[in-house]
Amino acid sequence: MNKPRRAGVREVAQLAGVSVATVSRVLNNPEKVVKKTADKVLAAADALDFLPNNAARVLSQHQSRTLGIVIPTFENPIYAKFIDALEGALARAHFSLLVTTTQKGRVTEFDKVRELVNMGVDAVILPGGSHAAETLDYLSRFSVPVVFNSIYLPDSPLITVGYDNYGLAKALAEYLMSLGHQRIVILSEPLAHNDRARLRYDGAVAALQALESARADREHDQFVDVTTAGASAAIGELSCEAGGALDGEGQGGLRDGITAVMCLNDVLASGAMLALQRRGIRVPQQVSVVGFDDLEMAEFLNPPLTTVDLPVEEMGEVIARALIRHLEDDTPLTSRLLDASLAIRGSAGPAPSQG
Amino acid sequence: MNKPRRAGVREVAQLAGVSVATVSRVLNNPEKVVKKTADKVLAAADALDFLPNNAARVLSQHQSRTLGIVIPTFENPIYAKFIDALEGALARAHFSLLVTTTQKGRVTEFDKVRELVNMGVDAVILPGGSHAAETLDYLSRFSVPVVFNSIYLPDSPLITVGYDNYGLAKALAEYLMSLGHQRIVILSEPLAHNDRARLRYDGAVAALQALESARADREHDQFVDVTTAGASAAIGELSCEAGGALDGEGQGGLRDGITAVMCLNDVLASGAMLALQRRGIRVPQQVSVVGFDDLEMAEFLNPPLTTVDLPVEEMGEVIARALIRHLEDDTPLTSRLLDASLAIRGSAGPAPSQG
DNA sequence: CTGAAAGCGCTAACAT
DNA sequence: ATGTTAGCGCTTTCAG
Repeated sequence: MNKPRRAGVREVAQLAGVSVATVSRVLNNPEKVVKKTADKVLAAADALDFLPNNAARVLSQHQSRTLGIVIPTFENPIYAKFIDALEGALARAHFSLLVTTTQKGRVTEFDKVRELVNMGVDAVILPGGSHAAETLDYLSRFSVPVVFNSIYLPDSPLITVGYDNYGLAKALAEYLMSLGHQRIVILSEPLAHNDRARLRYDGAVAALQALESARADREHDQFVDVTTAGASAAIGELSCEAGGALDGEGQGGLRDGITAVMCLNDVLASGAMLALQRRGIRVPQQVSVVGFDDLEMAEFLNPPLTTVDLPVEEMGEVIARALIRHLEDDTPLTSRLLDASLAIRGSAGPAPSQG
Repeated sequence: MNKPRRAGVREVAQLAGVSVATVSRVLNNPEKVVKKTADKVLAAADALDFLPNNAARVLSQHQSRTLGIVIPTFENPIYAKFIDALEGALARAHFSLLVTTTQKGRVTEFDKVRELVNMGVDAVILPGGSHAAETLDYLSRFSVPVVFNSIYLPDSPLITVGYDNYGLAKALAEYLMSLGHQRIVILSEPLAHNDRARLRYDGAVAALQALESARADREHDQFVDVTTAGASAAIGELSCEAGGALDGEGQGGLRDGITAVMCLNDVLASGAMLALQRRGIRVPQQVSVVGFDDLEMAEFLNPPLTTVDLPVEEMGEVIARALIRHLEDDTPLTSRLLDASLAIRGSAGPAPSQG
């Protein structure tokens, strides 16, 4: 019982009666070999269950056709659509995507980037534009192309492909103000190390500045984990009777006459809405809620969530195409701003008339 | 300006004044080299920004330390926790995970598995136990170890690591019956090509058989996409006045006196609950709803969702460990049943007293 | 259009 | 404990 070694180009070549070079050609440049020869080779190849060894190919071609991305966690649906689109577009061009997570911060992004580079990825995709200097250094030291997604920084040397977080948040806040809301509180994930959150926050604050109560309201702003639990806790903080009775429809409400909760992403928004309702606070009659992202579930909430519809699929495709072209014919990478728009639904209504 | 070629073992060896073999040793078997030498090598390595070429290492070691998994889509949170745990456990052992999707079925699982094998993964992980024969053939033809997750098939030759979908669904249905429900309808994703759904369905039906109305109720069962939209449409089908007024609390209800909707996963359950409520149907007073999976949001719904708490993190770790040991010292792979239990919360209550 | 041969960068016997 | 050397399996000049 001899070990039935896996067939390689050599075996295929022998069976087909050609040289290994020819085998390699029919695999990579079919146009450079006459059809008849190619057919013989193909026949031999599958008679032998030939499977080209990827490592060997990568080693001699100096490119892995694999890109890498680092996200905080798979648990957040925010990244899902994007990665789905990215992986799809890449796969169509026979590129693979290595997706890694920082385990919600339990391991550093730098470690993950280093792993990716060690694995030999041809390029890296990173969410947002704020990253440890060592990460950026590492990438440039090994000249690995990087594009930063979900953000657009025209004046930065970084290649960014995304939307205008600042402007969209500002527009969303203005929409709330146009509805008559005067006391608006912001619910966001922590701002440190997350420039998208920071930009959204700043955009919202810029608009809200116009309000008399702006300064006071800012002190109520909540920064929590992007989970339903986080949103729920935040609403607890904002409620009149913290820890009080959760029943009794109609009574209660939010501290200091707050009439709108502006959530900087949809996970937070749905969690906030649910928490509000659990406390018997009616949305949008007593308190308006808006989100950001437009997750699939947004329009099925009761009431449907008013939010910002982000072009994440488009972003995935744009980034995939740009990177592929860059790797294949050195087309320079360029930053790109993608359009997004408000999705007005029912969770935000006119501010209740003042007491 | 000479091209500053990336340093390799050779350059490092030269700078450190040792042989390439020694360099390789300090990288892979540090214990086989005296500390002093190792230090010299390490110093040289980072003076030169040395980065071992992964492809070369894979080529000569005949193993990539990369596993692959194929899921339908990233958009379904069901897989998130599992993949997070899997990737985490793998990363700790310096293994990578290549995650690919079938784009919700737009590309076949077989194609994706083939891609993974072409990429040189050392093993593959596949959800469920029902797969195209060609997929299984392919994997065995190239002797790629596979473990099937989220399912446990003791009598199958396949290595499965998961929970008892049938038994848990049965228990859940029994719980509903114990609450006095007599008319229970099942909401599931399509059963074809998804044995987990099939098993859950069969388990539920087995328990429900005891009911007089069992046969009639089965005709109301709904099979839809695992999305909020799918659940919403299903509830539409089940409602008394399809297309009728959505307001007017208290009136209306589900067709034929149905008092409970048993959803075979939480995405469907939350969507169903939301849709029910939108129609003014009270949960659980008028209709009880239960789910399966225990997603993070489950306990924050109003009312909190009664569901089945699945050990997905444990599953990720168990599979990672088993596969790593198998690859490293040939420990045989074995199937394993993981415990799961009902998470009783508020979305299911006593059946309303009969008209 | 096809073949011969020289690597790609690392690891792993085998020697010393 | 360390060095020598022969591959790993494919791609790619360079000839013919």
